[in-house]
Parts: sequence; structure tokens; C-alpha cells
Amino acid sequence: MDAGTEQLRIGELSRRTGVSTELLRAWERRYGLLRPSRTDGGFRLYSPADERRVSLMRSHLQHGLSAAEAARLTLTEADGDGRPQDEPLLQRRAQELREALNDLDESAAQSALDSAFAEFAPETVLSNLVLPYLHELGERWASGDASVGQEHFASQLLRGRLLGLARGWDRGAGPRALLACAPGELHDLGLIAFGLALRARGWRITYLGQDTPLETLAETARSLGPEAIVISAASPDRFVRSGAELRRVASTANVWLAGPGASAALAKKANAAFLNVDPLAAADRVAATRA
Amino acid sequence: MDAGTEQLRIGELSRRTGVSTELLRAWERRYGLLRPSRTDGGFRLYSPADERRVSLMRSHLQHGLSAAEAARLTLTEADGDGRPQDEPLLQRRAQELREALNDLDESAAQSALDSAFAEFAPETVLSNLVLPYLHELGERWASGDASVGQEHFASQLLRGRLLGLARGWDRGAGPRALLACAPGELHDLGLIAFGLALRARGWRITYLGQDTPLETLAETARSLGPEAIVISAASPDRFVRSGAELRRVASTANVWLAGPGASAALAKKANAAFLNVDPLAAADRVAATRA
Amino acid sequence: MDAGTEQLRIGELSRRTGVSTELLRAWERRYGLLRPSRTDGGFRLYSPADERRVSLMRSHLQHGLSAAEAARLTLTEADGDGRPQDEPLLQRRAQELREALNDLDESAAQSALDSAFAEFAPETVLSNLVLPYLHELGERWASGDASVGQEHFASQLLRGRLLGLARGWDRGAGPRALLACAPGELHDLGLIAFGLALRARGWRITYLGQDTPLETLAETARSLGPEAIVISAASPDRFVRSGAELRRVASTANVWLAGPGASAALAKKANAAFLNVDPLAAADRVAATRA
DNA sequence: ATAGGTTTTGTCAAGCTTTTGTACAT
DNA sequence: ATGTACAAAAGCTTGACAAAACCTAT
Repeated sequence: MDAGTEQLRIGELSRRTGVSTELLRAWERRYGLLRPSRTDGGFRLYSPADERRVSLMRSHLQHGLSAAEAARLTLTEADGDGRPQDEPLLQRRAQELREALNDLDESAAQSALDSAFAEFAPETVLSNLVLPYLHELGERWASGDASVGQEHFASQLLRGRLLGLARGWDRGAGPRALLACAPGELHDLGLIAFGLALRARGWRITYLGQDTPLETLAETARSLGPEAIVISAASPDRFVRSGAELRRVASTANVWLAGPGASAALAKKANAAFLNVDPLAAADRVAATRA
Repeated sequence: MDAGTEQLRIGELSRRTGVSTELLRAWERRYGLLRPSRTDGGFRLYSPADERRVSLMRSHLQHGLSAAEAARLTLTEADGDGRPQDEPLLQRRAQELREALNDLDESAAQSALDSAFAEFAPETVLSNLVLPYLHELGERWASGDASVGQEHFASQLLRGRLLGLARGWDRGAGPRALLACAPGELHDLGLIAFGLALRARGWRITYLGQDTPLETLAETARSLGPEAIVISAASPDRFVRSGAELRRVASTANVWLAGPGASAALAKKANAAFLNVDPLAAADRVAATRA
Repeated sequence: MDAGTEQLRIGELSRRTGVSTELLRAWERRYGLLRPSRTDGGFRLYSPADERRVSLMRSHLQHGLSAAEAARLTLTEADGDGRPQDEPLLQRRAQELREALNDLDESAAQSALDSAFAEFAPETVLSNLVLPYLHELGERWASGDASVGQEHFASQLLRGRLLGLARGWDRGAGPRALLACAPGELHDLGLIAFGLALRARGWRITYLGQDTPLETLAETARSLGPEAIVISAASPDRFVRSGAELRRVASTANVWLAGPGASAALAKKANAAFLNVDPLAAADRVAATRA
């Protein structure tokens, strides 16, 4: 068990922390600050975690907080920081984001994202927070667990965030990719994430967004001459309905079908390439064609 | 309106301008130079505009004018002091933006917007660059002059921009507004601009975005209890199709119909209020209900 | 939600803000300036937001406003997120950043930067907020107007922010640049800004940081074979002292000298190219060599 | 410019309650 | 070790007050 952890008795804890034994007991009684185990005879045995809590408590008192407040803070900090200590920071941010979005709390969501983007690389945030949340939301929604309001709220907020990251993604001298959602398709977040990932690999992105008619796509492709065209859809019908036009576009350029709606069969039929679902891996594949 | 402007008492104005309090009162009495508001107790409260007038007055006196003359001049000058010089710059930014968007040149567009937001107040940029461009694009598109690619590209880019400005728009303590596009409706930029303007008037915004089912809206409204609900659509059918549900939502909350698709008749039928087209004026109207 | 926020009692708030407890209560009673929660026993508990309000109030009083006016302003500013709405955004953010950094207020500084980066392109933020602030700080410091603490605080915070943006800047397929500060040189913010700008132009960046021995630089260059090497220093001595070694490095690669310490003469002597001072313009020049 | 009256605002006091560290009896 | 007691420190409310700032009218 925890054979290796040192267990202090109250006198020793008092000596180490400079807090009188009476006070330690009072803190335990009044605020539940400490949770010592006991010897058979009833003596308190404090763990290192208890010792940390006492120092935290003292530091808060030093800063002028009232004892009640200091204890409250100490407990929430120690719990949210100490026990799931092994739980990575990333998990915590994910949890914060999830709660904020579910509560329709915009600024909390933004600040969770701010923290995450400050602490991790953009792709890490995408692959560990944003995309998993979208996935989860899709499933909860399919099973009737999420309100559609949450879905709308979340996707709008995340869209704004991702488009913010996208700013300037057409600059530079790399190969150019043209991105669009299939006709009728509104789910564009995965495609934007893909664009960001491809951008990080040095490509220039031109993004046409949701519900792009293939005629539009073809025209734009003619004027830009992109190295790759990526068309995304969340459901297969989007591709099915425009099979003929897809073939036509694909005959003049390097076209990929992506998103949950894409499949190897559909791609083959359209004479296009098939892009496996995960946007980040997809970026690797497309980038590899020009390495 | 000018909730955020500092109002000085006579002593501080005197200290700042170096004009005795008696004289300030005399100028007000004799020439109507100043028009301070009053506290409940009767103390004068001067606005920054008053402060400017006093400096102007002093400078005229310095140049040897009689007090009466100086006052007359000050009053006429202070009114005609605003924009005209800025106008060309604004036009230039508008032109830069237009060209960049038409060329699908993302970074040029972004930097035109950067310049504009650096040089002008947010609402000025909205009302002089963004909204006019959208309007123009709509017309060109209707007449077949704009490629759909341009429209897609521009609206996606502007959406990212506006959502960036929107960050934190749910914070604070003001009344809350719930915003959504009608079912099937994808044109959300006007609604976002409206949200930004309402935000600037102290409201908190919750935004559900494109194509929001009315059931979703109703549910979200129940949990948030917003002061106002604004539903936008670019074409009337969106509203027509969901007439019955609209009535139901409107029966429990303060609902406004907005966007080019709204009309007084439709609003009346739905038992909702009608919001005239311009997003900024609309924000004024909604804000006025709670002033 | 805000389980982790510290709540102050009135005495501590008084001590921190320098406002007597009686006055704090009077402000609450008369103007509703503060809205403390209460303990079960009825003691007031103030949030960090309350603390901010008190400082704002004090600052307004300092500027000569009457208490009633100061309170009104404080409330509208603090609740409505912010400030005069009719000012160009960029100026507002610059002012917020400046105040926050001068007050050593980290979270206010971060949120000013969050807003700025959401609203503007990274380069715009760099060239309009970050670099000017650094410049200004340098001058204030030279004239004894700024404390060393402020300088450390600001540069630490900004460095963290910029390095956050820099994440992943070595990815992709563009030409590679190797960046380093000259031996002994610790001012690296300008160089990082330069790196970011070059990254936006499609380059890959390898960054060696402060105080890089030229031997290290040469070795790294041998193994990476960069397209360009940029060495930065804030004062000329850094370059002077390592003249011979500089020549050697420059003989095998394309070397640029940058930063306020660089000059055409020094560069010529080292057989390197001279990079004009502004990091963003510098990025344009370097990028142009490979367009 | 002065006189005489009013408003605003910071401070103080009295009497009572809550909080919290320490002490003591079991 | 526990539980109770206690007293100093910190807070609360109500009410009042006086200096500073401001008003109008002469």
C-alpha cells in the first residue's frame, strides 16, 4: 500500500509548519481542512498532502484572507490541483471547455481556450479539445442527450475561434489548397481544422466555406490553380447527389473527398482521392504529396 | 448613451482649464457657452465637450477677441468639427477591402480590416465597410455580377473577423439578448453585427447562429430568460414556414424579427416586434426598450 | 464555478486598496459600487472584481471626478467591459495593455492581449502594441521613469506570449532561417517578433534564443544548412567583441545582423548583410531573397 | 466678489455580533 | 484527544457630523 509515505503525528506536523496543535485540530474541526488517519490508539497521522495543505493555508492567511476563506481556497486548490495530479493539464482544460459550452457560458469557454492555446501547440488543442468535443457533441446529439442549443452555441463559438487562428493562412510561397464544404453541407469545423493543420505544414489555404456549389468550386479552381482541392461533407448524400459534377471537377485537378461522409467507394466513383477522417492525419497525407 | 463619459463638477473644470468658477458660471449665463447637466442636488456637471469649449474660448480670448465674440465663435466652431477629413481614408479602406475580397486575397483583406479597426471605432467600420460590402455583394450576386466563390470567400472571412470581435460579449451585468438565425437561414453576418452593436450598448449576447430550429430557440430561452430574442432571416420564407412556432415562442418572451426577410406584416402575424433593416439602428431600438 | 477565487473581508480589502473600511461601506451604500457576498454571519466578502472596482474608483477620484461621478463611471466601465466605445479598437487595446503592464497586473495584460489577438492579425498586434510598448518602456527606463520590476515583468510576460505564438514555427516545407541573439545579448523579443513575421511568410524558424555563443551557432548551422542566419543584438559591443568569429560564420552562410546594435558598418566588417531595425520590415527583406 | 444657504462626502461613535486563536477541564 | 469556553480582533448597522464644494442672489 502506501508503505513509503511518511505519516506525521500532530506534534511533528505542528513543529514543521509552525502551527499550534490546537489550531491544527480547530482547522480540522471547523473547516475539514485536514483528514488524518488514526493509529489504533486514536492518534492522528498526517500525510504529506496534509502538510502541503497546511502550508497553503498559512500562505493564504499571510495574504490577508480570513481563515474560513483560506480554508475554502486551500481545499478547492488542493483538490483541483493535487489529487488528480497525474491528470494532465490538457484534461482539465478539456473539462473546463466542456462545462462552459454546455452551460452556454461564452466567456468561460473562451478563457478555457485561451489557457489551452497558451499552454499547448495549436494542433494539440485541436486534436485533444476541439475535435473530441465536436465528436462527443455529435454523439450526444444523435442520442438525444444534448440540446440543439448547445450544439449551435458550441459550433458557432468554435468556428469563430478557428477562423481567428486561420487569419493570414493564405500567405507565403507554399503550395495552395482550395477547401470547401460540399453543396448543402454546413459542418465546416473539421475542414477548418484540416486547413489549419495543412497551413502548419507550409501550405497556403483558400477557404470557401459551407455549402459551396461545385460550379463555384470549379470556377475558383480555374482562377487559382490550386495544388489540391479538398471537399468535405458530414454525410454521404452530399457527395452522392453531385456525383457527375464531382467527376468533372476531379478531371481537371487533384481532388480529395474528406469528412465523415466521404468513403473510398465514393471517391473512386468520382475519380478523386479519399481522405481518412481525422483532419490532422489528413493534413499529413495531403502534405506528403508535395514533400 | 454617453453612460461612459466623465462628467466634471465646476471645481475640477476650473482647475483643469484655469478659469475661475465664477467666470465659468458667468459665461454660461451671459453667452450660453456651456450647457452642464445637473445633479439632483443642483450641482453642475460638465461634459468633455464643455471642457473643449472652454479651452477654445480661452484660446480666442488669448488672441484678443472680446468675450462676446469669442463665445460666438466657439459655439459655431465646436459644432462643425468632425469628420470630413476622415472620410477619404475610410473610403480608401473600403476600396482596399473590396478589391482584396474580390481577388480572394485573404491577407490583403485582413490587413485592410486591421487598418480600418486601428483607425476607426468599431461601429464606424461596421457601418462603412463591412455592412455596405455585404449589401453590395448581395446585389451583385442577384444580378449575376459576382461569382458565388467571392461571396463564399468574403462571408467566411468576415464571419471570422466579426466573431473575433465578439469575444466575451456575454460578460457583464446588462440585460441579455438571445440571437439566432431562422430555420434554414445561413446569412448570419448582419445578425452578428447587430449583436456587436447591442453589446456596445451594454447588453450581454448569447448567439446561436445559423439555421436554428425554433424548438431549440424556445428551449434555450427558457433556460436563459433573455430580455429580448432576435430572430433574423434574409428571405421571408424562413419566417413564413415557421409561423405557428414563431407565435408560440413570441407568446412567452419579447421577440423581434429582423433582417431583410422580416416585415411589419410578418411580425404582426407572429405577435412579435419588427426590427428595421440596418443592424446598428436596430441595436439602438432594442436597447431603447431598456433605457 | 468561481470556487477558486479568493474572497476578501473588508479589512483586507481596505489594507490592499488604502481605502478605509467606513468609506468602502459608504461607497457600497451610497453608490452601489460594491456588491459583496456575505458569510452566514453577515460579514462582507469581496471578489477580485470588487477590488478592481475600488482601484478604478480611486483612479477616477485622483483625476478630479466627484465621488458620485467616479462611481457611475466605474460601474459602467467595469460592467460593460469597457471604455469609450467610439475609440479605435487598437488604441483601446494598447492603452489597456500599457496600464496593465505598468500595474504589474498579469491577468489584465493577458486579457488585453487575448482581445487584441482575436481582433487583429498577429503582426498588427506586434507592430502596434508589443513593439511600441517595449520601445516606450526602454525609454522610460533610461530616463528613470520605469522600475526594473516593470521591465522584467513586461518582458517576461510578452516573451511567454510570443513564444506561445511561435509554437510549431519550424514545421512545414519552406526555407529555413536560424535565429539567435549575439553572445551576451538578452533582449530577444524583437528577434522573436521577427521570427513570427518570417514564419507568416512561409519560412521555417529555428530559434536558439538569448546569449548564443557563435560556436554553437556555427555548429547548428552546419547541421541544419539554413537559408539564412539572423543574429540580433541591442547594443553594438555584442557584435564588436565577436568580430572574428562572426566573419568565420558569415563565410559559410547567408548571415544578417539585426537589432538596434547592428549597423551597416559592422555588417560590412563581418561580411554579413545589415537588416534595418523594424522586425516586420526586416522579415519582408529576408523573405524577398527567396521569392 | 461676497453673503448666506445647501449638497456632497469622508469620518466617527455606540452598541451589538461574528470569527478565530488559545486555554482548560474531562 | 475531545469538547467547551473564552476573549481579542474584526465586522455590522444606524445615525450623526463637519469640512469642502457648490448654489443663488445681490
